[in-house]
Amino acid sequence: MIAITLPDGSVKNMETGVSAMDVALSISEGLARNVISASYNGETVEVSTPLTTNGSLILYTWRDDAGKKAFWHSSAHILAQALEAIYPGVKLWVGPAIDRGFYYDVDLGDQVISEKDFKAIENKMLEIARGKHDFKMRSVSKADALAYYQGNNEYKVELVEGLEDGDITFCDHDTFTDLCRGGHIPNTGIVKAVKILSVAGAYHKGDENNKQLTRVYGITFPKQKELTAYLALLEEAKKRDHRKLGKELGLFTFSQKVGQGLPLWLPKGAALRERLENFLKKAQKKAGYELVASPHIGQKELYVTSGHFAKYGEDSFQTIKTPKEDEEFMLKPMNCPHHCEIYKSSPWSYKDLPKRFAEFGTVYRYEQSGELHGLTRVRGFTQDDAHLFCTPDQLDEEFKNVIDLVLYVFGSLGFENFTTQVSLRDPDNPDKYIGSLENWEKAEQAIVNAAIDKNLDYVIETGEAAFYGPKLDFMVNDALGRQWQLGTIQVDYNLPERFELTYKGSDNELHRPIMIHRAPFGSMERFIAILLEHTGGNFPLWLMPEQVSILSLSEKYEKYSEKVLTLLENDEIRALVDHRNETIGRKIREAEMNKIPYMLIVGEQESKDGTVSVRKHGEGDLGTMKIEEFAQMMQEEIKKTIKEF
RNA sequence: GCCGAUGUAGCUCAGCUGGCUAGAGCAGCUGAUUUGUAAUCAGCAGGUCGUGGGUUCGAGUCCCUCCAUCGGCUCCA
Repeated sequence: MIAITLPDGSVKNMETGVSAMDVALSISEGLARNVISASYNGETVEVSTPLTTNGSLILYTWRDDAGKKAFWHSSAHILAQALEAIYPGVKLWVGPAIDRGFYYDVDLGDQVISEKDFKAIENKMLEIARGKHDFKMRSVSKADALAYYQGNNEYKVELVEGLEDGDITFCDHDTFTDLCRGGHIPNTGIVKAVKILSVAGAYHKGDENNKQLTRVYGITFPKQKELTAYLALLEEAKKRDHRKLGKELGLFTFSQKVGQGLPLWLPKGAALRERLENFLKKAQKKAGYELVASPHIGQKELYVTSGHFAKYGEDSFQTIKTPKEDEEFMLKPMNCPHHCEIYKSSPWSYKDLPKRFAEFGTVYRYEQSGELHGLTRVRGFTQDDAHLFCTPDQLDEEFKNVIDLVLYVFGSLGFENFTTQVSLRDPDNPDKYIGSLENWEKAEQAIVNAAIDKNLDYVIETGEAAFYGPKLDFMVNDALGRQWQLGTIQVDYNLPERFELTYKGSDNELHRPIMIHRAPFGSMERFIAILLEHTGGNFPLWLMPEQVSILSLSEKYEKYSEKVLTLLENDEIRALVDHRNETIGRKIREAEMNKIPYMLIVGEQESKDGTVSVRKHGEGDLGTMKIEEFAQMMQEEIKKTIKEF
């Protein structure tokens, strides 16, 4: 039962079967129009009501996704009104709600918005909000809608022209009118806190050949307190930025002189990479992969054959011409063609398949400068690549086995909040892809089947496939909620065709193998970046470059410290001794800042008893224990975080 | 590549509307101190203010070019 308080103070009780804070209940339109708040067991719940035309409508709390959407979409209208007031002649395009907030795309003509103008926009928006103007939907004929925008806003004219007469609605509030599908809160007054976050250029209709509009990002809340909390959250997220952590922890760096998008791995970062590589190599070995290796360049012809040159020639580092002979090479932008040639080095029988060739292959791609982003988007990176060549009969099982491997990798590294995405071809854009429709359908079906079979909670994205085949992508968010593709598994009927790969079947005829491309990490660079943001630098114990720091109380205990170190090393625990002439307080502080999981303090008492005083990162003093006891504790913790594949 | 912003010591930052030899903390080095759970004390050293050009009697500060970084857009084999 939910009690809804109406503006006149009367209370209406509503049935509901769901929990209060996230409740979405259907009530009649007449009531919903007047609802401004609801209470449950005496607790007030903020509500927002999307206006629909079909009579029954949903009442959302502020905490529902749909409620937020209505709230933020309405806020976009307020933003648009504010922009119209401040920037005369501004032309509106669209202003949707997004996951966190909203934006409005506008054509400002010659005017520009810069950060110092944000305050004025916020103030104007708050002024409009305080007016408590109702959002009112009305139907408009196509002719009237066109007449309204004709001559003053070609963008809206374009929108209206794409709509059916009878489907067109306008939304009014205060003096502002916008072409709008609906989904609003009752009035502007519910918006109490406003923040303009940023401005950016955005191509009209997402096409880089079109004019670039100005996109104004903002966020609003029904309470100032929630805005303050959100901004604090953003600040917290910035502390987990992998670029910041990478610098602080001494993992990697960039040099203007080496070039943009070309990361340099420092000793600790390189150690981290090595551990990750070894971890995957071990699992791959069990899964029947064989390691191969290929050079960093290849003849241009190789990539022409694969089709990559036609598709990505412009996005590759340009061909390298030899000084004497007339040859052209390219920096390797992907490993697949090399692995196809490795496959071709020998004839295969169906009894030999599947062949699984794996390589940590470093590739180079000429990403546009504006696309580079820390370690998540670089110009030189190492893929944990492998290509599986199998018979049609083997495809389903092989694909599912790869899913298991990816899930194992993600599980061992503590990634739980990932989403899986089935990336299919865009049927409206056939020129983007190579190969026959028949093979595409087979490939897409194989992926969907495997996803269903493995009980993956997947979303389908059309148009996200690679040009040679569909993909199953494993997506993970960074600290700021931006989504990145990490693991990927792809089914490919096309490269085997282009490279004329064959195997001899039981019928003594030559057949075409099917190729699976896969990379559980995706790339070492991006994976480590996202792992940093997820863990804040506190990696699982097994992965930590330095697991233990032995802090001697003074130089007198140097010998004992070395003994502790040796004992730990015998147990394959990675430790370092800090016997600098510094106070113990400082040594602890530095170890804490370096996120070393365990600190062992050794002084007079410990050296006498053969013990160590254990301090855990972020938790503090755990007391004194025997060295062996500590080593065993470490082994157990490591076992807990990493399982055998 | 496009739109907008930023670039001062190894790191984090100060330097107002252009004005004398550019500041601080941390890190570093030297010395003292030999330490009990998140910074011992003192001294020293460290910057052609991202690059190149321009305006000016005078530029870290104003203008332009380029480079790099950040937030988006586009792209992502």
